[in-house]
Formats: sequence, structure tokens, C-alpha cells
Amino acid sequence: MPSSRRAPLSRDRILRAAIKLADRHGLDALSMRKLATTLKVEAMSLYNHVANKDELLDGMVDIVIGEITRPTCGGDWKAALRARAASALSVMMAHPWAPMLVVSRIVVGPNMLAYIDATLATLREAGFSWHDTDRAWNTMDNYIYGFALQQQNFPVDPEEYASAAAAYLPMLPASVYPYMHEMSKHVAEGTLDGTHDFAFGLELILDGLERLRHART
Amino acid sequence: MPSSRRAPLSRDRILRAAIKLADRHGLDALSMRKLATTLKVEAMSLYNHVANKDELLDGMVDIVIGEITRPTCGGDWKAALRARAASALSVMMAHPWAPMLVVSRIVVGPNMLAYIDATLATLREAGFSWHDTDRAWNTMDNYIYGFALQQQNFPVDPEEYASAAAAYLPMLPASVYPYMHEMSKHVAEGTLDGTHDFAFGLELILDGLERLRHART
DNA sequence: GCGACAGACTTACAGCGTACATTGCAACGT
DNA sequence: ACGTTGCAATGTACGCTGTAAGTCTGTCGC
Repeated sequence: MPSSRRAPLSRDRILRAAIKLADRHGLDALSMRKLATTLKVEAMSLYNHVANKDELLDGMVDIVIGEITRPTCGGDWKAALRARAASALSVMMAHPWAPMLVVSRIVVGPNMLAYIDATLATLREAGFSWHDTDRAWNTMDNYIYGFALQQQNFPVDPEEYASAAAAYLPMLPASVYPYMHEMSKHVAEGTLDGTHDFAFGLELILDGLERLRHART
Repeated sequence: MPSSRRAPLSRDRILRAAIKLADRHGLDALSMRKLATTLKVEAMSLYNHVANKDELLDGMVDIVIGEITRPTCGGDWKAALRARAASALSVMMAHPWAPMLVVSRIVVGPNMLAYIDATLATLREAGFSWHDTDRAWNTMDNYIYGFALQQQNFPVDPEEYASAAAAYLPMLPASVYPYMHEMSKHVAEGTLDGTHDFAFGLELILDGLERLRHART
């Protein structure tokens, strides 16, 4: 009954191994063969459990979306959406390959659907019309994924912003790019931290939604 | 002097051919070999003008960014940014492969730098601090690219929203996804058009920026 | 025991990016 | 007029990719 020296492959085991591999070595390193070897199996064996690589990627995304703590409606809608955004961002940062996949395909796994449903619920129970709910949800998610993507691809660590800005300054002559030049100078001098501020845009959106809500009641 | 039956290859000719190919057949169809054949040349010849495929993609993005009409400061900053966003979106829609590339790499071509510089200029001349300028610019661009990506990947044409929603309804049982179910029903019945509204989120952000500007003066 | 069947394996193919070595052509100094 | 030089196009090759198709094998129900 324990037996089976044969690998007990399964769709779930494959997806989780794929996530681990992508987390560790990036999405480019995720090939069917490499994934198979981490599972001590041949590449083609995977196809007994996932139809093709696209389905594999979809499955990975849905699992990751499942890690986001879903908003619960009934309380303060703004706080709920803020928490949702924070959780989504932290999950996206934990799986750097995820936002790219989320935006480049339409995933309709159970976790994704439940996640969206909970979001719609929060907005509806807060009193938004269906029309506004639809637009509010899209606006927020555009911002969240956009921010995560930008953050992921930014090439320098936060503690190196100043030195990096100083290094790039010569490539931004004041005569050609006056504003970029001055901004980089401020970052280099520490007058401006180049930190990307997730809350800024989020609060802009949330405040806008709140005013919209008041205007319509 | 006309002579030269040999193809007069050049970096610019390559980039424009690559853009045309990607526009027509998608980014997946853009391989060095296919690109070469459209130029009646062998694949390896391309490498005399671009270092590698990544540099090719970077070059394509910078050309496309150059197609965006840049904001001019001095007038109404809100109108200028609105026009900038509209132009950026229309360019992204004309080159469906572009937003994905823009968000997945850091492009520092001359057009990109000029584009950013003009944006910073508009915000600065409107009276925003460097701190706010930085955040405002990022928030807007996150939204623009996020929206373009979402629009690109949406699988159904606007005129088919209602029928598509009706078709998907059975996959969204009211018992499991009550809100998605009801929303889809509204779309199917024509009570709600599933149209994605670019202006909605954009005005949310612009209004937020305006209030911020007033609060700080 | 034995037949059936799921699931792992093997082989093979077309396509990819690109390293490296070679070739052909045009312009130059003499 | 004639080597020489050097750039740009080419040809070949390698290792990698996703996956179609066919084969083999261990386990289970009868």
C-alpha cells in the first residue's frame, strides 16, 4: 500500500512544482523538461495530467490567485478593498512571474472566479450600481497588476536608488531631458526617494470611488 | 549608383519590418527567421544590425512610444494629460503586442525618455512637487498600460458581449458565484454593457490629482 | 491467473535564438 | 589597374523548446 516506487504524479503536484520552479528560477526557466526532472519524471508524463503548457500556466495562476485573502463584505468597504489590494500585491511580489501571466491571459479557474465574486460583492454591498461596480473593479485591478509589473521589472534595489540615479545622470543631459535630469539629481542627492508608492494611487482611486458613491445617493 | 541588388539592410528597416510583422501576425510569429524572410535575407544577417532579439524588441517599443503625441505644458494640465492618455491608448491598440513589451522590460530609448520628460514637465509646470509628480506619473501609466493589456486580452468583441455573457452563464451558478452570475445576467439581458470604460478610471485619477494639487497650495 | 487500462516512457520533429566560421563585394591607397 | 582591407550577408551547427505518436509496464477488478 505504501509501495509504488513509481512517482505518484498528479495535476496538483505538477502545478505546485511548477510554481516553486518559477518562483526560484523565473518563468523562462520553466520548461516542460526542467519541470519534469524536478519531479523525477520524463517530460511527456506531464501531459497525462495537463493538456499543454498553457493549461499548466493557467493552473499556476489560479492557485496563486487562491492565495489572495478575499474581501468580506458587510463592514467598511474601503478598508476591505484596501486589504484586498494589499494582499493581492503581496502575493504578486511573492510570485514575481504571476502578474505577467495574469494580465496576458484570461484565467477562469475556481479561485479566480471566487476572487472576483467576492470583490463584486464588496462593491455591491457598499451600494455601488452594477455599472459602477464593474468599472471600479477594473480600475482597481488595472492599477494593482500594473503596479506589480512595474515593481517587478524595476532593475535596482531600493537601497541603491540614489547611487543608481547618480550613475544614470550622465545619460540624461539637462539640455535634452531637463526634467528627467533634475528628477534624477534629486534622487541621487537623496532629496527625493525613488520609491514606488502603492498606497498613493490606490487611495486616489478609493477616494474617487467614495465621492462617486456619495454623489449617487 | 542605384545598383546594389544586395538588400540594403539597416537597423531602422529591420525594426519597422518587425513592427509590421508583429502588428499583422502577433508577437509569437515574430521570430528572427520569419523576420529575415520578410526582408529577403537570412536570419543571421539581422545580427549585423541588432545585438540580439531583446534589443530588437526594445527598439520596436521605442519606435512605437515615439508615435504617442507628447503633452505640451503651459496650458491646462488636466487636458494635456487626458490627451496624452488617449494618444497612448490608441497607439497601444494599434500595436496590440506593445503594452506587454512595455511593462515587461525597461526601455530607455530616446523616444521613451522624451515621452517621460514631457510628462514630468506637464506635471511640474502644473505645480506638483517632485514627489507628487513621480507618483502621479506612475499611477497614470500603470492605469494606461493595465487597461490596454486588459482590453487586448479580452476574448470577445463588444457587439458580442450579450451573447457571450449568456453563453457563459451556465458556468457561473448563482449558488457558487452569486454576484458574477447576476452581473452576467445583466450583461446578457442588455441591462449592463460590458464595455470597458477607459475614461472612468482616468478621470478618477485626474480628479484625485487635482484635489491633491489644491490641498497643497 | 488474466485482461484491461491508466500512466510513465521513448522517440521524433519542427521550430527557436544565436555562436562561429566563411564568403562576396565595394571602396581605398598606391 | 591592383592588391588590401573591412563590413555585411551567409552557411552551418548546437542546444533548447513544446508536443504528436507509439510503446511499455505496473496495478487492479474479475
